[in-house]
Amino acid sequence: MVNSPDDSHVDSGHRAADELFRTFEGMIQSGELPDGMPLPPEREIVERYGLSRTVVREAILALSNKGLIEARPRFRPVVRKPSFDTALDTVGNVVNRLLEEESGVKNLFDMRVMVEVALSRNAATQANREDISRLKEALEANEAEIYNMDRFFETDIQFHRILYEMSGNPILPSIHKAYITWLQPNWVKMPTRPERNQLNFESHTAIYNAILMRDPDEAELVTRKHLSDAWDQINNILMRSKP
Amino acid sequence: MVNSPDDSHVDSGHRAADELFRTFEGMIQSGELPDGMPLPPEREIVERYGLSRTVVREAILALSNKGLIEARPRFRPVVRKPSFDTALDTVGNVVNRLLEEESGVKNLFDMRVMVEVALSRNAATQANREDISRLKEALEANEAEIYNMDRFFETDIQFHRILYEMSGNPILPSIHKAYITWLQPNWVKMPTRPERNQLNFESHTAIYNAILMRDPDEAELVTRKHLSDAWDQINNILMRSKP
DNA sequence: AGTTCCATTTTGGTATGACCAGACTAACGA
DNA sequence: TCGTTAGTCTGGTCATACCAAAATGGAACT
Repeated sequence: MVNSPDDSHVDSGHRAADELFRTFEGMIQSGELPDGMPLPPEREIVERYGLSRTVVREAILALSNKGLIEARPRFRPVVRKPSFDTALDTVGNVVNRLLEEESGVKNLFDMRVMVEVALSRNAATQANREDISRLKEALEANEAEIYNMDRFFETDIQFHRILYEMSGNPILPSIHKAYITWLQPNWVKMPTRPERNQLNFESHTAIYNAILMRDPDEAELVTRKHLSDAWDQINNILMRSKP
Repeated sequence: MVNSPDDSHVDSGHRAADELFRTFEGMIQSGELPDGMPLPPEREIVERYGLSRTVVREAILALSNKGLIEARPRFRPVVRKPSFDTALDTVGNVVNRLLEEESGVKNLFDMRVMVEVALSRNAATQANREDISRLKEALEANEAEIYNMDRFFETDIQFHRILYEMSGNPILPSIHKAYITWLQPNWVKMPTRPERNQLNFESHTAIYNAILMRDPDEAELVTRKHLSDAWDQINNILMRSKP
Protein backbone atom coordinates (compact mmCIF):
# COMPACT_ATOMS: atom_id res chain seq x y z
CA MET A 1 0.00 0.00 0.00
CA VAL A 2 1.38 3.31 -1.08
CA ASN A 3 1.15 6.00 1.53
CA SER A 4 1.34 9.73 1.06
CA PRO A 5 4.04 10.99 3.34
CA ASP A 6 2.15 13.76 5.07
CA ASP A 7 -1.55 13.76 4.54
CA SER A 8 -3.47 11.97 7.21
CA HIS A 9 -6.63 13.39 5.75
CA VAL A 10 -8.78 11.85 3.11
CA ASP A 11 -7.05 13.43 0.15
CA SER A 12 -9.83 15.81 -0.51
CA GLY A 13 -8.70 18.42 -2.97
CA HIS A 14 -5.74 18.14 -5.28
CA ARG A 15 -2.56 17.39 -3.57
CA ALA A 16 -0.36 20.24 -4.77
CA ALA A 17 -2.94 22.95 -5.22
CA ASP A 18 -4.46 22.05 -1.90
CA GLU A 19 -1.19 22.42 -0.14
CA LEU A 20 -0.64 25.83 -1.67
CA PHE A 21 -4.16 26.71 -0.68
CA ARG A 22 -3.41 25.85 2.92
CA THR A 23 -0.17 27.79 2.73
CA PHE A 24 -1.94 30.96 1.72
CA GLU A 25 -4.76 30.26 4.11
CA GLY A 26 -2.18 30.17 6.87
CA MET A 27 -0.49 33.34 5.71
CA ILE A 28 -3.79 35.15 5.64
CA GLN A 29 -4.76 33.90 9.04
CA SER A 30 -1.44 34.77 10.59
CA GLY A 31 -1.65 38.27 9.24
CA GLU A 32 1.38 37.83 7.03
CA LEU A 33 -1.00 38.72 4.24
CA PRO A 34 -3.11 41.44 5.83
CA ASP A 35 -6.58 42.38 4.75
CA GLY A 36 -6.61 44.35 1.54
CA MET A 37 -3.18 43.29 0.37
CA PRO A 38 -3.01 41.95 -3.17
CA LEU A 39 -1.55 38.51 -3.69
CA PRO A 40 1.75 38.29 -5.54
CA PRO A 41 1.48 37.81 -9.29
CA GLU A 42 0.85 34.24 -10.34
CA ARG A 43 4.17 33.95 -12.10
CA GLU A 44 5.98 35.10 -9.02
CA ILE A 45 4.27 32.47 -6.90
CA VAL A 46 5.18 29.92 -9.54
CA GLU A 47 8.79 30.87 -9.20
CA ARG A 48 8.83 31.08 -5.44
CA TYR A 49 7.22 27.72 -4.80
CA GLY A 50 8.51 25.86 -7.81
CA LEU A 51 5.07 24.89 -8.99
CA SER A 52 3.37 25.12 -12.31
CA ARG A 53 1.09 27.99 -13.02
CA THR A 54 -1.75 25.53 -13.35
CA VAL A 55 -1.43 24.59 -9.72
CA VAL A 56 -1.04 28.16 -8.59
CA ARG A 57 -4.14 29.21 -10.45
CA GLU A 58 -6.16 26.39 -8.97
CA ALA A 59 -5.08 27.33 -5.49
CA ILE A 60 -5.98 30.96 -6.08
CA LEU A 61 -9.30 29.96 -7.55
CA ALA A 62 -10.00 27.88 -4.48
CA LEU A 63 -9.14 30.79 -2.20
CA SER A 64 -11.51 32.90 -4.20
CA ASN A 65 -14.30 30.37 -4.10
CA LYS A 66 -13.97 29.99 -0.39
CA GLY A 67 -14.20 33.72 0.06
CA LEU A 68 -10.72 34.26 1.46
CA ILE A 69 -9.73 36.55 -1.34
CA GLU A 70 -11.60 38.67 -3.79
CA ALA A 71 -10.59 38.09 -7.39
CA ARG A 72 -11.90 40.46 -9.97
CA PRO A 73 -11.47 39.51 -13.63
CA ARG A 74 -8.17 41.04 -14.58
CA PHE A 75 -6.92 42.36 -11.30
CA ARG A 76 -4.67 40.92 -8.72
CA PRO A 77 -6.65 39.04 -6.11
CA VAL A 78 -7.03 40.91 -2.85
CA VAL A 79 -7.02 39.39 0.60
CA ARG A 80 -10.34 39.66 2.29
CA LYS A 81 -10.59 39.21 6.01
CA PRO A 82 -13.23 36.63 6.80
CA SER A 83 -16.36 37.65 8.59
CA PHE A 84 -19.57 35.87 9.34
CA ASP A 85 -20.95 37.92 6.52
CA THR A 86 -18.59 36.47 3.97
CA ALA A 87 -19.11 33.05 5.47
CA LEU A 88 -22.80 33.29 4.79
CA ASP A 89 -22.08 34.73 1.36
CA THR A 90 -20.23 31.64 0.32
CA VAL A 91 -23.25 29.46 0.99
CA GLY A 92 -25.50 31.71 -0.99
CA ASN A 93 -25.46 29.55 -4.10
CA VAL A 94 -26.32 26.38 -2.31
CA VAL A 95 -29.02 27.96 -0.22
CA ASN A 96 -30.59 29.52 -3.23
CA ARG A 97 -30.93 26.17 -4.83
CA LEU A 98 -32.34 24.70 -1.68
CA LEU A 99 -34.95 27.40 -1.65
CA GLU A 100 -36.12 26.34 -5.07
CA GLU A 101 -37.29 23.07 -3.64
CA GLU A 102 -40.55 22.14 -2.05
CA SER A 103 -40.57 23.50 1.44
CA GLY A 104 -37.21 25.23 1.35
CA VAL A 105 -38.54 28.72 1.79
CA LYS A 106 -40.93 27.64 4.50
CA ASN A 107 -38.17 25.96 6.45
CA LEU A 108 -35.90 28.96 6.23
CA PHE A 109 -38.71 31.24 7.21
CA ASP A 110 -39.48 29.06 10.20
CA MET A 111 -35.86 29.35 11.23
CA ARG A 112 -36.23 33.08 11.05
CA VAL A 113 -39.32 32.96 13.19
CA MET A 114 -37.53 30.88 15.75
CA VAL A 115 -34.59 33.25 15.86
CA GLU A 116 -36.64 36.42 16.00
CA VAL A 117 -38.87 35.04 18.69
CA ALA A 118 -35.80 34.24 20.72
CA LEU A 119 -34.40 37.68 20.00
CA SER A 120 -37.48 39.51 21.12
CA ARG A 121 -37.77 37.35 24.23
CA ASN A 122 -34.18 38.10 25.09
CA ALA A 123 -34.65 41.75 24.33
CA ALA A 124 -37.61 41.83 26.67
CA THR A 125 -35.50 40.59 29.52
CA GLN A 126 -32.15 42.16 28.77
CA ALA A 127 -32.45 45.25 26.63
CA ASN A 128 -30.86 48.33 28.12
CA ARG A 129 -31.90 51.93 27.72
CA GLU A 130 -29.80 52.54 24.68
CA ASP A 131 -31.09 49.44 22.93
CA ILE A 132 -34.63 50.49 23.55
CA SER A 133 -34.06 54.00 22.37
CA ARG A 134 -32.51 52.72 19.16
CA LEU A 135 -35.50 50.49 18.64
CA LYS A 136 -37.83 53.38 19.29
CA GLU A 137 -35.98 55.43 16.75
CA ALA A 138 -36.36 52.71 14.17
CA LEU A 139 -40.01 52.42 15.02
CA GLU A 140 -40.59 56.11 14.47
CA ALA A 141 -38.73 56.05 11.18
CA ASN A 142 -40.97 53.17 10.23
CA GLU A 143 -44.12 55.09 11.06
CA ALA A 144 -42.98 58.09 9.09
CA GLU A 145 -42.80 56.10 5.86
CA ILE A 146 -46.08 54.26 5.90
CA TYR A 147 -47.15 55.91 2.70
CA ASN A 148 -43.85 55.47 0.93
CA MET A 149 -43.63 51.87 -0.17
CA ASP A 150 -39.92 51.63 -0.81
CA ARG A 151 -38.88 53.59 2.22
CA PHE A 152 -41.27 51.68 4.42
CA PHE A 153 -39.69 48.49 3.26
CA GLU A 154 -36.28 49.80 4.25
CA THR A 155 -37.34 50.97 7.66
CA ASP A 156 -39.12 47.69 8.18
CA ILE A 157 -35.89 45.85 7.59
CA GLN A 158 -34.03 48.33 9.75
CA PHE A 159 -36.39 47.75 12.66
CA HIS A 160 -35.75 44.04 12.51
CA ARG A 161 -32.04 44.61 12.13
CA ILE A 162 -31.96 46.51 15.38
CA LEU A 163 -33.50 43.50 17.07
CA TYR A 164 -30.68 41.36 15.72
CA GLU A 165 -28.07 43.88 16.77
CA MET A 166 -29.50 44.15 20.25
CA SER A 167 -28.41 40.58 20.89
CA GLY A 168 -24.87 41.89 21.18
CA ASN A 169 -23.70 38.87 19.22
CA PRO A 170 -22.02 39.89 15.97
CA ILE A 171 -23.13 36.68 14.32
CA LEU A 172 -26.76 37.69 14.44
CA PRO A 173 -26.62 40.77 12.23
CA SER A 174 -24.90 38.59 9.64
CA ILE A 175 -27.74 36.13 9.91
CA HIS A 176 -30.22 38.92 9.49
CA LYS A 177 -28.46 40.01 6.37
CA ALA A 178 -28.54 36.46 5.09
CA TYR A 179 -32.25 36.15 5.75
CA ILE A 180 -32.89 39.37 3.92
CA THR A 181 -30.75 38.31 1.00
CA TRP A 182 -32.29 34.89 0.68
CA LEU A 183 -35.89 35.62 1.47
CA GLN A 184 -36.11 39.01 -0.19
CA PRO A 185 -36.67 37.67 -3.71
CA ASN A 186 -39.84 35.99 -2.53
CA TRP A 187 -40.88 39.02 -0.65
CA VAL A 188 -40.56 41.88 -3.05
CA LYS A 189 -43.15 40.45 -5.37
CA MET A 190 -45.72 41.25 -2.76
CA PRO A 191 -48.00 44.09 -3.65
CA THR A 192 -47.71 46.43 -0.71
CA ARG A 193 -50.37 48.86 0.24
CA PRO A 194 -50.52 51.49 2.94
CA GLU A 195 -53.04 49.42 4.90
CA ARG A 196 -50.55 46.60 4.87
CA ASN A 197 -47.81 48.92 6.05
CA GLN A 198 -50.07 50.23 8.77
CA LEU A 199 -50.61 46.71 10.04
CA ASN A 200 -46.92 45.96 9.99
CA PHE A 201 -46.15 49.14 11.81
CA GLU A 202 -48.66 48.21 14.48
CA SER A 203 -46.99 44.85 14.85
CA HIS A 204 -43.66 46.55 15.28
CA THR A 205 -45.18 48.80 17.87
CA ALA A 206 -46.57 45.82 19.73
CA ILE A 207 -43.14 44.20 19.73
CA TYR A 208 -41.53 47.38 20.93
CA ASN A 209 -44.07 47.77 23.71
CA ALA A 210 -43.68 44.19 24.87
CA ILE A 211 -39.94 44.73 25.11
CA LEU A 212 -40.45 47.99 26.91
CA MET A 213 -42.79 46.26 29.33
CA ARG A 214 -40.22 43.51 29.89
CA ASP A 215 -42.79 40.93 28.97
CA PRO A 216 -41.10 38.10 27.05
CA ASP A 217 -44.25 36.06 26.63
CA GLU A 218 -46.05 38.98 25.07
CA ALA A 219 -42.99 39.73 22.95
CA GLU A 220 -43.03 36.17 21.69
CA LEU A 221 -46.71 36.30 20.98
CA VAL A 222 -46.68 39.48 18.93
CA THR A 223 -43.51 38.51 17.12
CA ARG A 224 -45.06 35.24 16.09
CA LYS A 225 -48.16 36.99 14.94
CA HIS A 226 -46.21 39.54 12.98
CA LEU A 227 -44.15 36.94 11.18
CA SER A 228 -47.12 34.68 10.70
CA ASP A 229 -48.90 37.52 8.90
CA ALA A 230 -45.86 38.07 6.77
CA TRP A 231 -45.76 34.40 5.92
CA ASP A 232 -49.36 34.39 4.85
CA GLN A 233 -48.50 37.13 2.43
CA ILE A 234 -45.52 35.29 1.06
CA ASN A 235 -47.44 32.09 0.89
CA ASN A 236 -50.15 33.64 -1.22
CA ILE A 237 -47.55 34.77 -3.67
CA LEU A 238 -45.87 31.41 -3.76
CA MET A 239 -49.12 29.55 -4.24
CA ARG A 240 -49.98 31.82 -7.08
CA SER A 241 -46.67 31.55 -8.91
CA LYS A 242 -46.13 27.83 -8.32
CA PRO A 243 -49.48 26.07 -8.33
CA MET B 1 -19.96 41.43 -2.17
CA VAL B 2 -18.41 38.23 -3.21
CA ASN B 3 -18.17 37.59 -6.89
CA SER B 4 -21.24 35.49 -7.36
CA PRO B 5 -21.10 33.66 -10.62
CA ASP B 6 -24.15 35.47 -11.83
CA ASP B 7 -22.71 38.91 -12.15
CA SER B 8 -24.39 40.99 -14.75
CA HIS B 9 -21.20 42.92 -15.29
CA VAL B 10 -19.67 42.67 -18.66
CA ASP B 11 -16.56 41.04 -17.49
CA SER B 12 -16.88 40.14 -13.89
CA GLY B 13 -16.28 36.51 -13.05
CA HIS B 14 -14.10 34.35 -15.25
CA ARG B 15 -16.04 34.56 -18.37
CA ALA B 16 -15.67 31.08 -19.77
CA ALA B 17 -15.25 29.00 -16.65
CA ASP B 18 -18.06 30.84 -14.97
CA GLU B 19 -20.43 30.19 -17.77
CA LEU B 20 -19.63 26.52 -17.71
CA PHE B 21 -20.11 26.59 -13.97
CA ARG B 22 -23.59 27.94 -14.39
CA THR B 23 -24.33 25.40 -17.09
CA PHE B 24 -23.54 22.52 -14.78
CA GLU B 25 -25.22 24.23 -11.89
CA GLY B 26 -28.36 24.33 -13.97
CA MET B 27 -28.05 20.73 -15.06
CA ILE B 28 -27.66 19.60 -11.50
CA GLN B 29 -30.55 21.67 -10.33
CA SER B 30 -32.84 20.51 -13.09
CA GLY B 31 -32.05 16.92 -12.32
CA GLU B 32 -30.41 16.32 -15.66
CA LEU B 33 -27.40 15.37 -13.60
CA PRO B 34 -28.99 13.47 -10.75
CA ASP B 35 -27.47 13.04 -7.34
CA GLY B 36 -24.67 10.52 -7.30
CA MET B 37 -23.98 10.63 -11.00
CA PRO B 38 -20.37 11.21 -11.98
CA LEU B 39 -19.58 14.11 -14.23
CA PRO B 40 -18.41 13.31 -17.76
CA PRO B 41 -14.65 13.04 -18.18
CA GLU B 42 -12.93 16.37 -18.54
CA ARG B 43 -11.82 15.66 -22.06
CA GLU B 44 -15.33 14.84 -23.10
CA ILE B 45 -16.60 18.14 -21.72
CA VAL B 46 -13.79 19.88 -23.55
CA GLU B 47 -14.96 18.35 -26.77
CA ARG B 48 -18.64 18.94 -26.18
CA TYR B 49 -18.36 22.60 -25.31
CA GLY B 50 -15.37 23.50 -27.39
CA LEU B 51 -13.41 24.85 -24.47
CA SER B 52 -9.92 24.27 -23.24
CA ARG B 53 -9.31 21.81 -20.52
CA THR B 54 -8.06 24.62 -18.34
CA VAL B 55 -11.46 26.24 -18.35
CA VAL B 56 -13.25 22.97 -17.79
CA ARG B 57 -11.07 22.18 -14.82
CA GLU B 58 -11.63 25.59 -13.32
CA ALA B 59 -15.36 25.18 -13.63
CA ILE B 60 -15.21 21.76 -12.02
CA LEU B 61 -13.03 23.11 -9.27
CA ALA B 62 -15.54 25.84 -8.62
CA LEU B 63 -18.38 23.35 -8.48
CA SER B 64 -16.36 21.36 -6.02
CA ASN B 65 -15.51 24.35 -3.86
CA LYS B 66 -19.13 25.39 -3.75
CA GLY B 67 -20.12 21.95 -2.62
CA LEU B 68 -22.19 21.03 -5.65
CA ILE B 69 -20.03 18.09 -6.50
CA GLU B 70 -17.67 15.93 -4.56
CA ALA B 71 -14.25 15.60 -6.15
CA ARG B 72 -11.85 13.11 -4.67
CA PRO B 73 -8.22 13.19 -5.87
CA ARG B 74 -8.21 10.91 -8.84
CA PHE B 75 -11.82 10.03 -9.21
CA ARG B 76 -14.54 11.42 -11.36
CA PRO B 77 -16.38 14.15 -9.54
CA VAL B 78 -19.76 13.04 -8.30
CA VAL B 79 -22.86 15.18 -8.19
CA ARG B 80 -23.86 15.90 -4.67
CA LYS B 81 -27.36 17.13 -4.11
CA PRO B 82 -27.21 20.26 -2.03
CA SER B 83 -28.44 20.06 1.49
CA PHE B 84 -28.19 22.41 4.39
CA ASP B 85 -25.49 20.07 5.56
CA THR B 86 -23.31 20.68 2.56
CA ALA B 87 -24.13 24.37 2.72
CA LEU B 88 -22.74 24.53 6.21
CA ASP B 89 -19.79 22.43 5.13
CA THR B 90 -18.71 25.01 2.64
CA VAL B 91 -18.47 27.68 5.31
CA GLY B 92 -16.41 25.44 7.52
CA ASN B 93 -13.10 26.96 6.52
CA VAL B 94 -14.15 30.49 7.10
CA VAL B 95 -15.86 29.73 10.36
CA ASN B 96 -12.86 27.88 11.65
CA ARG B 97 -10.73 30.90 11.09
CA LEU B 98 -13.27 33.10 12.74
CA LEU B 99 -13.19 30.85 15.75
CA GLU B 100 -9.48 31.45 16.11
CA GLU B 101 -10.15 35.07 16.85
CA GLU B 102 -10.98 36.83 20.04
CA SER B 103 -14.48 35.97 21.07
CA GLY B 104 -15.36 33.79 18.10
CA VAL B 105 -15.98 30.65 20.09
CA LYS B 106 -17.97 32.51 22.70
CA ASN B 107 -20.18 34.09 20.08
CA LEU B 108 -20.84 30.82 18.35
CA PHE B 109 -21.55 29.17 21.63
CA ASP B 110 -23.99 31.91 22.53
CA MET B 111 -25.75 31.27 19.26
CA ARG B 112 -26.03 27.69 20.24
CA VAL B 113 -27.47 28.60 23.60
CA MET B 114 -30.02 30.81 21.96
CA VAL B 115 -31.06 28.11 19.54
CA GLU B 116 -31.23 25.33 22.08
CA VAL B 117 -33.20 27.45 24.49
CA ALA B 118 -35.67 28.15 21.74
CA LEU B 119 -35.75 24.47 20.84
CA SER B 120 -36.48 23.30 24.34
CA ARG B 121 -39.12 25.97 24.81
CA ASN B 122 -40.81 24.91 21.60
CA ALA B 123 -40.48 21.27 22.55
CA ALA B 124 -42.16 22.01 25.85
CA THR B 125 -45.18 23.41 24.10
CA GLN B 126 -45.35 21.28 20.99
CA ALA B 127 -43.66 17.93 21.44
CA ASN B 128 -45.87 14.98 20.67
CA ARG B 129 -45.78 11.52 22.23
CA GLU B 130 -43.34 10.13 19.75
CA ASP B 131 -40.94 13.04 20.15
CA ILE B 132 -40.97 12.60 23.88
CA SER B 133 -40.45 8.89 23.70
CA ARG B 134 -37.46 9.39 21.42
CA LEU B 135 -36.04 11.88 23.85
CA LYS B 136 -36.60 9.49 26.72
CA GLU B 137 -34.82 6.80 24.81
CA ALA B 138 -31.84 9.06 24.25
CA LEU B 139 -31.88 10.00 27.89
CA GLU B 140 -31.76 6.37 28.98
CA ALA B 141 -28.94 5.63 26.58
CA ASN B 142 -27.16 8.58 28.08
CA GLU B 143 -27.58 7.28 31.61
CA ALA B 144 -26.35 3.86 30.67
CA GLU B 145 -22.97 5.20 29.58
CA ILE B 146 -22.07 7.47 32.45
CA TYR B 147 -18.99 5.43 33.18
CA ASN B 148 -17.88 5.10 29.61
CA MET B 149 -16.36 8.39 28.60
CA ASP B 150 -16.47 8.00 24.84
CA ARG B 151 -19.89 6.47 24.72
CA PHE B 152 -21.26 9.06 27.09
CA PHE B 153 -20.00 11.75 24.82
CA GLU B 154 -21.83 10.18 21.91
CA THR B 155 -25.08 9.76 23.76
CA ASP B 156 -24.76 13.30 25.02
CA ILE B 157 -24.60 14.56 21.48
CA GLN B 158 -27.40 12.25 20.48
CA PHE B 159 -29.66 13.65 23.19
CA HIS B 160 -29.13 17.15 21.92
CA ARG B 161 -29.59 16.03 18.35
CA ILE B 162 -33.03 14.71 19.17
CA LEU B 163 -33.92 18.15 20.45
CA TYR B 164 -32.89 19.61 17.13
CA GLU B 165 -34.80 16.99 15.21
CA MET B 166 -37.91 17.51 17.26
CA SER B 167 -38.24 20.94 15.70
CA GLY B 168 -39.42 19.23 12.55
CA ASN B 169 -37.34 21.67 10.56
CA PRO B 170 -34.66 19.89 8.53
CA ILE B 171 -32.37 22.89 8.77
CA LEU B 172 -31.89 22.43 12.48
CA PRO B 173 -30.23 19.02 12.48
CA SER B 174 -27.75 20.46 9.99
CA ILE B 175 -27.08 23.30 12.35
CA HIS B 176 -26.58 20.86 15.16
CA LYS B 177 -24.06 19.02 13.09
CA ALA B 178 -22.30 22.27 12.32
CA TYR B 179 -22.14 23.21 15.97
CA ILE B 180 -20.69 19.85 16.82
CA THR B 181 -18.14 20.07 14.06
CA TRP B 182 -17.04 23.57 14.90
CA LEU B 183 -17.16 23.49 18.65
CA GLN B 184 -16.01 19.91 19.13
CA PRO B 185 -12.30 20.69 18.79
CA ASN B 186 -12.52 22.96 21.79
CA TRP B 187 -14.59 20.45 23.63
CA VAL B 188 -12.74 17.23 23.36
CA LYS B 189 -9.77 18.58 25.22
CA MET B 190 -11.88 18.60 28.33
CA PRO B 191 -10.96 15.98 30.86
CA THR B 192 -14.21 14.16 31.47
CA ARG B 193 -14.92 12.35 34.67
CA PRO B 194 -17.90 10.28 35.75
CA GLU B 195 -18.99 13.00 38.18
CA ARG B 196 -19.08 15.39 35.29
CA ASN B 197 -21.10 12.95 33.24
CA GLN B 198 -23.48 12.45 36.13
CA LEU B 199 -24.09 16.18 36.29
CA ASN B 200 -24.69 16.40 32.58
CA PHE B 201 -27.05 13.50 32.71
CA GLU B 202 -28.99 15.20 35.46
CA SER B 203 -29.22 18.32 33.35
CA HIS B 204 -30.55 16.28 30.48
CA THR B 205 -33.08 14.73 32.80
CA ALA B 206 -34.19 18.16 33.96
CA ILE B 207 -34.65 19.27 30.36
CA TYR B 208 -36.59 16.15 29.56
CA ASN B 209 -38.82 16.60 32.58
CA ALA B 210 -39.52 20.22 31.81
CA ILE B 211 -40.59 19.23 28.31
CA LEU B 212 -42.69 16.42 29.69
CA MET B 213 -44.32 18.86 32.08
CA ARG B 214 -44.99 21.27 29.23
CA ASP B 215 -43.21 23.99 31.12
CA PRO B 216 -41.30 26.19 28.65
CA ASP B 217 -39.94 28.55 31.28
CA GLU B 218 -38.48 25.69 33.25
CA ALA B 219 -37.15 24.17 30.02
CA GLU B 220 -35.41 27.42 29.22
CA LEU B 221 -33.99 27.68 32.70
CA VAL B 222 -32.47 24.22 32.84
CA THR B 223 -31.22 24.43 29.28
CA ARG B 224 -29.45 27.66 30.04
CA LYS B 225 -27.94 26.18 33.15
CA HIS B 226 -26.80 23.08 31.33
CA LEU B 227 -25.10 25.03 28.57
CA SER B 228 -23.71 27.56 30.97
CA ASP B 229 -22.02 24.72 32.86
CA ALA B 230 -20.65 23.40 29.62
CA TRP B 231 -19.32 26.82 28.75
CA ASP B 232 -17.54 27.13 32.07
CA GLN B 233 -15.76 23.93 31.24
CA ILE B 234 -14.77 25.06 27.80
CA ASN B 235 -13.75 28.42 29.07
CA ASN B 236 -11.39 26.91 31.59
CA ILE B 237 -9.71 25.02 28.82
CA LEU B 238 -9.45 28.05 26.59
CA MET B 239 -8.07 30.24 29.36
CA ARG B 240 -5.46 27.63 30.06
CA SER B 241 -4.31 27.14 26.47
CA LYS B 242 -4.51 30.79 25.41
CA PRO B 243 -3.56 32.98 28.33
C1' DA C 1 -19.12 -20.63 -14.59
C1' DG C 2 -17.19 -17.72 -11.36
C1' DT C 3 -13.19 -15.60 -9.57
C1' DT C 4 -8.59 -13.72 -9.66
C1' DC C 5 -5.14 -11.28 -11.79
C1' DC C 6 -2.77 -8.55 -15.12
C1' DA C 7 -2.10 -5.55 -19.28
C1' DT C 8 -4.29 -1.84 -21.61
C1' DT C 9 -6.85 2.13 -21.82
C1' DT C 10 -9.00 6.13 -19.37
C1' DT C 11 -8.75 9.87 -16.84
C1' DG C 12 -7.33 13.30 -13.52
C1' DG C 13 -3.01 15.99 -11.92
C1' DT C 14 0.86 18.56 -13.27
C1' DA C 15 4.15 20.97 -16.18
C1' DT C 16 5.36 23.99 -20.32
C1' DG C 17 5.00 27.39 -23.42
C1' DA C 18 2.43 30.56 -26.00
C1' DC C 19 -0.84 34.31 -27.03
C1' DC C 20 -4.45 37.77 -26.05
C1' DA C 21 -6.51 41.70 -23.90
C1' DG C 22 -7.16 44.66 -20.17
C1' DA C 23 -4.52 47.20 -16.56
C1' DC C 24 -0.45 49.57 -15.26
C1' DT C 25 3.69 52.57 -15.93
C1' DA C 26 6.69 55.64 -17.56
C1' DA C 27 8.51 58.11 -21.19
C1' DC C 28 7.10 61.61 -24.60
C1' DG C 29 5.23 65.68 -26.74
C1' DA C 30 2.04 69.73 -26.59
C1' DT D 1 2.33 70.69 -16.07
C1' DC D 2 -0.62 67.58 -18.08
C1' DG D 3 -2.63 64.41 -21.32
C1' DT D 4 -1.24 60.94 -24.67
C1' DT D 5 0.79 56.80 -25.97
C1' DA D 6 3.92 52.93 -26.34
C1' DG D 7 5.77 49.26 -23.73
C1' DT D 8 5.26 46.16 -19.88
C1' DC D 9 2.77 43.48 -16.45
C1' DT D 10 -0.62 40.30 -15.35
C1' DG D 11 -4.58 37.42 -15.47
C1' DG D 12 -7.46 34.46 -18.82
C1' DT D 13 -7.42 31.03 -22.30
C1' DC D 14 -5.55 27.57 -25.24
C1' DA D 15 -2.77 23.46 -26.92
C1' DT D 16 0.28 19.74 -25.85
C1' DA D 17 2.65 16.44 -23.33
C1' DC D 18 3.65 13.19 -19.63
C1' DC D 19 2.79 10.66 -15.36
C1' DA D 20 0.41 7.84 -12.12
C1' DA D 21 -3.68 6.11 -10.37
C1' DA D 22 -8.23 4.26 -11.62
C1' DA D 23 -11.26 1.77 -14.54
C1' DT D 24 -11.75 -1.90 -17.85
C1' DG D 25 -11.77 -6.03 -20.21
C1' DG D 26 -9.94 -10.35 -21.18
C1' DA D 27 -6.71 -14.17 -20.01
C1' DA D 28 -5.64 -17.54 -16.64
C1' DC D 29 -6.97 -20.20 -12.86
C1' DT D 30 -9.95 -22.81 -9.56
